[in-house]
Amino acid sequence: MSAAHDLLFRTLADPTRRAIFERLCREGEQTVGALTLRSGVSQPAVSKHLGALKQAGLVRDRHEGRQTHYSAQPGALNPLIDWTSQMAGFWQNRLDALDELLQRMDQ
Amino acid sequence: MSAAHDLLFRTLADPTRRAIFERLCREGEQTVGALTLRSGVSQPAVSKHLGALKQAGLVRDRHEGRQTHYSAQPGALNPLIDWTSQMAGFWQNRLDALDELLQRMDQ
DNA sequence: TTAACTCATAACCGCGGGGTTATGGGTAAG
DNA sequence: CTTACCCATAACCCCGCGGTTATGAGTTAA
Repeated sequence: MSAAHDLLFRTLADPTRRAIFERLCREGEQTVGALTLRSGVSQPAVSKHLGALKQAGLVRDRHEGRQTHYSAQPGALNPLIDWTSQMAGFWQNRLDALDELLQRMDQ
Repeated sequence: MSAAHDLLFRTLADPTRRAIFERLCREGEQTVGALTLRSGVSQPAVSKHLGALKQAGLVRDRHEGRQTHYSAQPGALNPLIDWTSQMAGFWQNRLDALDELLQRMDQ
């Protein structure tokens, strides 16, 4: 089954949520407040997105006093990379098979 | 902006639709009827999914008589591959910077 | 202790989208 | 010509989900 892919794709499908993940990848660890500032949505919305990202294994949270720091966990993208390269691989295999077939016909 | 990524992620987020795309990648060109058989949903649903995949550039359609053949266009996955490797790259850069910092502190 | 700040959760709302059935256009078959 | 088949579109339904405001738990500051 592709249950792992499913969660990853669905989590990254939302633009706001993906933008938050991008910021964490580009700029490193951020507090909820900092993420909320340039997110364009309310703080509860950001918290919910962070919860979804965490459930998908894309981010980690670290509690420090009264603020929570989130950081990206890009290793979680590996299933995505595997899936895409696998799809591209199937495609390439069929191209190779076609090449071979054509070469046999030439002989 | 990440408008291209957005369409790709949203299109691949649905399990049924992604399964159709996977079948086209694995088994090559298929008619709508053939795809409908093992899809678990009705024929109109499959047609709508194929329309979405086509709009995202993930599939091509070829009309032959009264049936339509669809085939995967895996080159459309390149933006996805680029995005994921870019995210992983940011992460790696920060790790490298941390390494460098630690080595300077050792001196 | 009281007050202020940060974040998470609850409760609610509106809309987008994936599902269905019904229908029609286009093509092959009788 | 009539019938049967394949697919796309229309019209509709419903549920999930991303957004909001309101509130509370936990922590620092006065």
